[in-house]
This record gives sequence, C-alpha cells and structure tokens, in this order.
Amino acid sequence: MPRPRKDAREEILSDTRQRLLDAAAVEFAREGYAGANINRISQTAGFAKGTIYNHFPSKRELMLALIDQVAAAHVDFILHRVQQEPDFVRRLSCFFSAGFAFVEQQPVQAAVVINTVYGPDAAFKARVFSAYEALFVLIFQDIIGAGIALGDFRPVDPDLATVMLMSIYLGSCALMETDGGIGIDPAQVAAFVLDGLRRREPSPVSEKGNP
Amino acid sequence: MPRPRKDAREEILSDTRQRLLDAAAVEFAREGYAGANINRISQTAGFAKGTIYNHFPSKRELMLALIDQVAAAHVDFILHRVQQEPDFVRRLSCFFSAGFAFVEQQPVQAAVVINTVYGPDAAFKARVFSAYEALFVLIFQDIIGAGIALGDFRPVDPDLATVMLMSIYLGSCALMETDGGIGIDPAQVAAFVLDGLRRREPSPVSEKGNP
Amino acid sequence: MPRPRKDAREEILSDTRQRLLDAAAVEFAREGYAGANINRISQTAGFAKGTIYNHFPSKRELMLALIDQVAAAHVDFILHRVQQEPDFVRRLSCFFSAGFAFVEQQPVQAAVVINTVYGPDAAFKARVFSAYEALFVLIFQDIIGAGIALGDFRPVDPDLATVMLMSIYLGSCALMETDGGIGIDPAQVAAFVLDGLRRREPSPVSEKGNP
Amino acid sequence: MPRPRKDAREEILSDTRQRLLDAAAVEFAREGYAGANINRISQTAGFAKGTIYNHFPSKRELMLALIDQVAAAHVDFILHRVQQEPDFVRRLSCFFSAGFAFVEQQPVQAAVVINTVYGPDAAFKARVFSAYEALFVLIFQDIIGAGIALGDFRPVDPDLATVMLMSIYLGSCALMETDGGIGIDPAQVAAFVLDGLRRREPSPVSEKGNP
DNA sequence: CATGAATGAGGATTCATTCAT
DNA sequence: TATGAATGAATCCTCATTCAT
Repeated sequence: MPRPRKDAREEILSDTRQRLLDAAAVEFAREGYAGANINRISQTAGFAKGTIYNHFPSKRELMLALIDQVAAAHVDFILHRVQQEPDFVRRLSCFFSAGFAFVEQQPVQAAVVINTVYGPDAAFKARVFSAYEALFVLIFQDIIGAGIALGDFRPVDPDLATVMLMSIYLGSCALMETDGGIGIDPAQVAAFVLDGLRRREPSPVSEKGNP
Repeated sequence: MPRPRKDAREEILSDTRQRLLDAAAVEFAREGYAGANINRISQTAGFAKGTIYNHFPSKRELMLALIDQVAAAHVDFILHRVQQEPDFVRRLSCFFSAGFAFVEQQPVQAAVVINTVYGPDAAFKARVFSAYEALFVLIFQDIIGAGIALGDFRPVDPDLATVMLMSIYLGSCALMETDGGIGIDPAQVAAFVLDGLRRREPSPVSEKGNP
Repeated sequence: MPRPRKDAREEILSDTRQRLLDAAAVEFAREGYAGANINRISQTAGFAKGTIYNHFPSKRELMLALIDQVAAAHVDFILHRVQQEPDFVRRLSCFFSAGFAFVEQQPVQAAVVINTVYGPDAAFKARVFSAYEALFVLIFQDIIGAGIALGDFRPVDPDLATVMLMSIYLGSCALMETDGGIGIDPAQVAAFVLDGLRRREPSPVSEKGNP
Repeated sequence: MPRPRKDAREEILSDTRQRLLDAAAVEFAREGYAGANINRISQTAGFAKGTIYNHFPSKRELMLALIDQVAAAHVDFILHRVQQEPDFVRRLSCFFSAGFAFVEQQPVQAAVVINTVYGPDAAFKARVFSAYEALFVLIFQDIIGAGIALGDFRPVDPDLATVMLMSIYLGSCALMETDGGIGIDPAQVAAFVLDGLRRREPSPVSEKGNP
C-alpha cells in the first residue's frame, strides 16, 4: 500500500499556497502590483507575513505565479468551450460568452491579468501574453483564419482582427468591473464584430421607405 | 507700457510646472502611479525634489493635474478633427486616425491616461472618464446616434457600441505601445468597425461560385 | 507544565516596548516632542528605526503612550506614599518629598511630563492632566479640603490652593532639572506652604526670646 | 535741521521688524520653537518668506530676539510697578498683580517666554533667565531680603523663596492660558504666599488636644 | 528692502524581506 | 511549516535657507 502521507502534505502545502494566491489576487486587483501589501495578503489568507516566503521567494514571484495560474485557467476555460463549437461563427460567439463568463465567475483573478495587460510592467505583461499565446492562436487560426479560408469572413488582416477581438474582450471586461458588472451581452458583442455598424442591404428602397 | 514683470514670472512658473508635468508623464508612464518616484520626476525635469511641492501639493495632486491636462488635450485633439468631418462615417474613421495620431505624437502622455483607465485606482479612473465625457458624447451622438438616425447604421445599442469603439481604440493604443509602435492602420480599424468580419453575401450563389 | 512560549514572546515584546519607551523619554526630554527624532530613539533603544513602528503606530502615539505610562507611575508613586501619612500636614509634606523623590529617581521621565504640561500641544497637555486627575483630587480633598474642614487650615480657595501647590511642585522640579539637581528641600517647601512668608507673632519679642 | 530721513527709514524697518516679531510670537506660542514655521510667521506678518531673513539671520536668532524683547518688556513692566510700592508686602502683592496684568495684556508674548522657561532648549532658557535677572534680584533683595531684614518675614532661605515665588507666578500663568484665562486673583495669591495654609493659632490649646 | 522660486538635508513612515523560534 | 519581531532601504513630504529679480 502506498502511503498517502506525502500527498497529504503536498495537499496541505497546496492548500496554503492556493489560499495565498487567492488572497494575492484580491490584493493585486485592488491595489495593483506596486501598491499591494504583502502583509495584507497574508492576513487575508489567514496566515502570518512570513508564510508567504515559505511558498514564494518574493512578492514578484508571487505575482508571476498568480499570473501563470490565472492566465492558464483563463485560457483553459475559454479554449475548452470554444473548441466544442462546430463552426467559427459559433466559436466567435463562444469566445465572448465564455470570456465574459470567466470574468463573472472569477472577477478578482480576471482583474489581475487584465490590469496587468494594461499596466506598466513589461515583464508581467510579457508573462501574460506568453500564457495567452494559445488564445491568440485560437482566435487567429480557428476563428479568423478559418473564417477567411472558408470565404465567410472578409479577407481582413488576421493580426489586426486578433487585436480587435482581444481589445474588445479585455476592454469590455475592464468596463464591466468599473461599473460593477453591467453585464454586457456577449451575443450583441459577437454580432457587432460579425456585422459591424453599417447596415447590410444597400437597397435604397428599404432605407426610408417607411410609410 | 505695462511692465511684463508679473507675466514673466508667471511664465517661468508655468514653464516649471509644465516641465514637471512632462517629467511626471514619463515617470508615471514607465512605473505607474504607485511605482513612480517623486525624486526621479524632479530630476528628469531638471529640478530638485522640493520644487515639485512648490507647484503641486502632493504626488497624488500631481497625477490628477497631469490626468486633467492630458485628457483635456486628448479630447480636444480628437474632437477638433472629428468635428471637421462632414458625415459620421468619415467621423468614425477620423476618430481612429486622430486618436492614433495623438498617441503617436504624445505617446508618453497617452500612456498615462490609458493605463489609468485600466489601473486599480478608482478615483483616477473617474477623473479620466470625467474628462473624456465629451468624447463619449461625440461617439454616442455624433457618430453612432447620427448613423442610426439616418438609417445607415444598424440599430445597435449605442451604449454598447460606444464601449466597443472606446475599447478598440484604447486597446489598440495599448498594444501599439507594447510593441513599440506597430502602427495600426486607422482605416482598417474603421473598416472593421463598419463592416464587421462577415462577408456581405449579395447572393447566396456568390458564396463560393466566384471565379 | 504549560509551555511559557507565548508568555516568553510577550515578555520580549514587552521588553522591547519598554526599552523604546525609555529611549523615547530620553529623546523627548532632551529635544521636546517636535524636536525629537524617531531614528535617535530607536538607536538609543538599540533597535532599528522600523522597530518603533512595530510597537507604536506613530511618533505621536509613542508620546501618548509614554505620557500615560509616566504620568500613571508618577501619580501612583506620590499617592501611595501620601496616603500612608496619618494627617494632612504630613501629607502635604509627603506630597513634596515624594514628588521630589520621583523626579530624582526618574528625572528623564519626569521631565517629559513636566515639560508637556508647559508645552504648546493642547492634546498632550490634556492627556497629562487627565492622568493627573487623581493627584489633583488628592491635593484638593485629602490635603487642602481636609485641613480646612478640620479648621487647621485657613479657609482659602481650594482651587487656588491646588494650583499653588502644583505650580510650586512642578516649577521646583523644572528648576531642579535646569540647574542639574540643586536638590530642593521638601521640608522647607512644605514649611513655606504651611506658614507663608510672614512672621507669625507680631510681637517682635517672643520670636527670639524663646530659648 | 536734522533730517528725519534716517529715522523714518529706521522706523519703517522697525515696523517691519516688529510685525515679524509679533507674528513670530503668535507662531512660537502656538507651535513651540521646533514646531514653528517660518513661512507661517511671514504670512501672519503680511510679508513673504524671504523678508524674515532681511531682518533676522535665522529662525533661531528670530527666537532669541523675540525672547530678549518680550522678557525685557516683561521685566520692565513688573519692575516699574513694583518699585513704586513703598513696602515689601505691597511689593509682593504688586509682583503678582503686575505679573498677571502683563500676561493678560500680552498673552501671546508671555506664553512664549513662559513656555521657553519650561521647554527643552537650554540656550533659550538661559536667555530668558538672563533677561529675568533683574526680576530675580527684585524678588530676592527688595521683597524677600528686605522683609527678612526688617524682621517681618521669617528667615526663610531667600533662594528657595525666590524659586517659590517665580514658580507660583509662572505656574499660575501657564494655567491661566490653559484654561483660557480663569483669572487668578493676585491678592489671594499674595495672601497665600504671605500667610501660608496653616491657621494662626489663637491659642496653643485649640490644636486638638495633641499630647 | 521685499519677493517667492528653488534647494536639499532631514524626518516620519512604509514595507519587502530575513530569521530565530 | 508557520510565525511575527526586527531590519533598513526607500519614499513622500517639510521647511529653513538662499538668491536672483
């Protein structure tokens, strides 16, 4: 029989570590990295200050570990759902609905990575982008690229379109937080992205042929 | 002839103040508000530490003054150009081209306000939004609203569309900075926003039967 | 047997705190509150600067804690001795002898509270007076009041007399410090207070015709 | 004819100087020397910061000049009145009444010197004592000494008695300020000092039947 | 002489990090 | 592993003083 002791210990460690990461997310989201306070993090987690240093070598490494964890979860969450969709139009829609759902379910964690993307620390930003790589590929290839290849999307610059989609997604999320969760409808966002602002039918009749 | 003594003095004051604001923009852009260092700001401006406090009561007030100045300049810059355009489609295009031009001309100043919008400090954020009010109104009324009223835009939710446009604009700017100025083509962005991703199918036949 | 761990830790805490208070007394006595230097206090106590802030939230709170501690000790010291005296004349005498003894034993601590009483900070002053309340009551009731009630003291205004006694006490102490401890004889002071300056019997004969 | 120009200039200088000294008194009284702010002093006086340095070489010298002026005025005020009294008993009474009158007429100036006497700065203290020399001599010689010499005062230690009188005077003044001017009756204080607390025994029997 | 912008040493306070228990 | 007292570099801010105008 294998002894579960080591596992149990790791589980406990893991639990402490996770509580610290959760508390760090709260603090980093509220204060930003530079304004965050190690002491408050440990207290929020229910530990003493020193405990953080038993699990992370520095405040900076704590932040990086948090970024890695949250960004990975973020990407997994979206990827898992998007890839279940059969075609790229639904995938596009799913990208926004899944993305918003993640923010609603983990608002604090999401705030950390989103703020980091727009924050001043280049190394943190790079870390987020690195973790988001798969997400960019998803948009670039499985949505934009596929749509163009199939002729259903106009031959837009896929790089630009990727930037647009990410900007819309992250920007909308930032506003959701700011206004305390207005709740933006992902379907509308997808429609906006798919069809743009301009009215479709150029037929001048329908235009003002109102009675 | 009146002696220009007082004026000269005020000019000097004004000059010092402006140099401090410029240096502050550099520092806040690079380090974020919390990470910014008052001493570095004064040195960048070519003054001693204490000089900042002859012109601004605190680091925080310095930041607020900078936000006010930059946001006002930002809004003026865009408004001035957009309002010279005859119709809302060109206005939409101009919004992006002017917006990107401002970021290119004043990258550091722009970075401060953009980062602030996505940063953790609610009071700063509110200050930016307050200064941006006129810009929101411009988009909401003079572009989206006008386009819908004339029947050229689909009856999208104007609030959502405003969020989309601002997100696209700010998000693109953030990426421009990150990558050191890729140079996003405002015309393409405008086209994206106007027409969306989906191909206009004039006829179901055309879809793949194109020569 | 219970382990003395927590107690030991508290003892250490307490010890550090007390060393800081002692060092603060030295610094505040020498420089006054406004002129006192937190860094010097911590160094005098044998700690680094930051340690003070592990025990007191601010320089001001450190001062208040010191006032509270010293004033309480001062009052206790005098009260304890005075109340052991059988009658109010001896109590009066004891008030001065005990009072001077306290100053001799704890000259630095005494200097802090005495200087505070005459210093510019109203809040500090109020704190001292608040702690001295019991001392005022002692003088007012157990010495002056009792003496008057028994008919042995002239019916002076007890409030005024209390002010006189405290002024004489504190003023004498201040002078003792200034001159580096001349050593004022409490018996003489008590005699002065009891009998005043004026010769008793107007008959110039009796005075020296005694022996 | 002598030209009054130089005098006029000196008068103006003198006026500025005096306004600065008055403002300094207000500031030093309220904040103490270490807490006093040169800028506030100049503003209270209606001048710019630099003006102080046209009249006094430093904050410290400003304080010393203020001490000298106020202490001299204080001593003059009391001496002038006391010396008009025919006998030492009335002089004693006059010492208190004149002393209290000075404090009532110039509460701020008086506060500065009184606080200085009890403050931590030895040099300032010495300066006050030096200026008070004549006052000590007055008490020591013309009141205590004279009274003893004439046999009307008990042969108390004149040094101690001087300390008592000064302590009573300064201590009462300090309390007058603290409580916002209770108004202590100088006659009562003089009576206290002259006759003490103890009732003059009309008969040796009255005491209480002590053995 | 009056001014007030500029100076920079100094000081209170914060906080990431260490380490003995 | 968890603790939290101690550390001291770093930071914001104050303010006496200087000096060109």
